[in-house]
Amino acid sequence: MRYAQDHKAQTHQRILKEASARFRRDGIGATGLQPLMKALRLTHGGFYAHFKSKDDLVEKALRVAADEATAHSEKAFASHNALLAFIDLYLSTEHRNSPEKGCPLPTMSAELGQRGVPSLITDELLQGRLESLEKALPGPNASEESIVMLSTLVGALVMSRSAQDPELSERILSTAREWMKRQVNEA
Amino acid sequence: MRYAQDHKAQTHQRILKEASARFRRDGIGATGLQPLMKALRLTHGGFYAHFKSKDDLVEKALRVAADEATAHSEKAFASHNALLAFIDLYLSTEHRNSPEKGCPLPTMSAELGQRGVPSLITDELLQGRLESLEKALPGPNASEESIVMLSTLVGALVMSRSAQDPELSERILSTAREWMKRQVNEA
DNA sequence: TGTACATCAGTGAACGCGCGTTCACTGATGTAC
DNA sequence: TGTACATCAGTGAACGCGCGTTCACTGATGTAC
Repeated sequence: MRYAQDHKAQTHQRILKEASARFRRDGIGATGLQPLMKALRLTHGGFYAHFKSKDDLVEKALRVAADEATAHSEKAFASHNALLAFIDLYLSTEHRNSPEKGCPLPTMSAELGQRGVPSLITDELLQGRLESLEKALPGPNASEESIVMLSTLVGALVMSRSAQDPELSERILSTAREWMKRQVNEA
Repeated sequence: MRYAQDHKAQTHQRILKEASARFRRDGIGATGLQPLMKALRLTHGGFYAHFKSKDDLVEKALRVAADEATAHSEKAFASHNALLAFIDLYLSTEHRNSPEKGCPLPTMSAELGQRGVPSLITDELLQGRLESLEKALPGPNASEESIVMLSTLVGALVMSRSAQDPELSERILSTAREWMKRQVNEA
């Protein structure tokens, strides 16, 4: 063979990784396959040797994004006070400034709701996020609290990212962050 | 003149109204000017007699959407317990099912953050929403509480809309709704 | 009163562009004889 | 050992399509004389 045995598999992974970053940063609709392949120094025609269609890529890239974000937050969940660390991570300026490395929910869920897209994956994503939060929550209302907490996290990040004025953006981020941490501490 | 004196102004308003609905329902990028004009029984060429560009329309339509949504929620704010009524309205199944008539934040803020769009309008929208919530909040922490509340409202609606499973969607909506109302009642 | 002209909201063909997708192909490699 | 052939990841031109935008135009009306 012309290439190493795992060459194609590696290219497959490179496409997935780049796509999962671009989808989160620019949105699904605004991400073109041609620029995507070009960024990997490949031609666009080869794309279809790896994926059935763009929708196929969306579904698989979303899974990669979810895994990546989960792995990233696992460190926070492993720390002494899991919840506080996770809130700090989720509502950090780094997370706000680097959507391409972060949670896919704030960037993509509006678009996923609008398109007819893959269906299954969106709920998996939501459920996965809710479950990991639920595990970190003490008390009998963990299931409800995880929904409320995730809502606040996602909403604050979305608004903070859409704000143009840096002061407003920062205020949304830090107010939500400190408020949530206070709630956790008081419980 | 061929048309009534206010004919052009009326057409202008019709375009704005239809656009503000479509932007909220389908997103900005996915809304084409040609289908938009066609829906109003106009040809697309005439669009540029009314607006400088699509971005110009986005900015103006967003203002319309914001005003519309504000007017809609004013009824809730005028009632006996303003906050409870507003929470019920915002996290109602009607609001979830009819994004084209609702708050532009959940549908459009991710996209507005991603595009380079109009800039000014996004912050106006955010500030406006925060202020009306702030006025309805009692106590000395109204400013912070309005940010946290709006985050939760927006996040819950976004997630509830993206969920494919109706049961999951309903659970997110009602859990956030009841939780927030309980918080308000306890305060 | 009747004709010539100006106005102007809306028309619809055309522009260049990037999109997702298809497909005949290239060319370096491993295998067969 | 040397030649003929099969494999197959990636190439790049081409497809039809819808996008935002431009522009010469139409045709019903109001105005001027």
